[in-house]
Amino acid sequence: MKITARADYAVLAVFELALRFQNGRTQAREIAERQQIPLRFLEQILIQLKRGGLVKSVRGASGGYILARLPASITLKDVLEAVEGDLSLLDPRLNPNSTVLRVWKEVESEFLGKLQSLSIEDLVRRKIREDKIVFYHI
Amino acid sequence: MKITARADYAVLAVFELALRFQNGRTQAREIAERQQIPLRFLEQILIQLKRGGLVKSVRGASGGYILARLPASITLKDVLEAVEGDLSLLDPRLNPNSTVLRVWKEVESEFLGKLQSLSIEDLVRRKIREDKIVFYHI
DNA sequence: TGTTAACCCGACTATTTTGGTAGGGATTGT
DNA sequence: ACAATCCCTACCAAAATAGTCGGGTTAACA
Repeated sequence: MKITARADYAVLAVFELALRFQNGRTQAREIAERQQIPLRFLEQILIQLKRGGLVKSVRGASGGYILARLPASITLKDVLEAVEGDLSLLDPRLNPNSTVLRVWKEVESEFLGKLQSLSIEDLVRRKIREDKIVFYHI
Repeated sequence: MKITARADYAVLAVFELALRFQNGRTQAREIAERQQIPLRFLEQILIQLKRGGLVKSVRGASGGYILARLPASITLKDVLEAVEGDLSLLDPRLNPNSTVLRVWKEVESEFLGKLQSLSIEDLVRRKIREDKIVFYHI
């Protein structure tokens, strides 16, 4: 029941790409440095995000990545699904007890609903707000 | 992000004990048979539930287990905490990015809130309701 | 009081998942 | 051409998971 490093990194990467969405493409190396993610691992994750349709890439020298969709249209659920596949809480090999199964399904749908309600744009807005608060406090 | 077999079994065990709460103690063997849980594994889980204060045991021949508290006062969160320890979604080794961290915390508290809102008594009530529906359909 | 059926405890083990790394190929700007 | 970047497959060590095992402790009961 823990968020994996992979999932966390994926969110950080998409978040970073959203912050720099205006500036055009951003290179994996830069994301890795800014968010403290091992570069070779990040590359794997970016490929998954690309296959999931969240990110576009440009190859070759001065290549890089850019979001394939607007930050407002990308949810945490999208990002997690891209890197983790199926997000269902229950292992399908488990538990055919119908009462308990239904309850788990209910917990799951609540959880997925929450993930879907949070867009990357929300995160960017929060960051801007947090930065402002820091500014006022200086 | 999957529920472990251990956690699932723990819920099933407590659920089964709630169903038989009136009848006094129930033996591990019986729980194992009814809920299809490997007996020796279930024993480990019952010990954890006992240490978590959810279950009482009686040793010796014709011993067994019984809930230590009323089903209404035991939540899914209690059960999971007893067997999994800390339920926080985020690995503490991870991610010091404050914006993303805050969002994960929000998801986490939503999730834990849901788990806390569901009591074992709720499950029992649901089962009774489901059984009734089956009855009407016969 | 001896046997037996239960719970209790610590250690062990096989398998799967996680969190990367490595090598090298493909693509493109300069 | 060459250097930088992305892409793909394969590999690997460590950790977590899902049990198993041996044997000890406790209590009912004959």
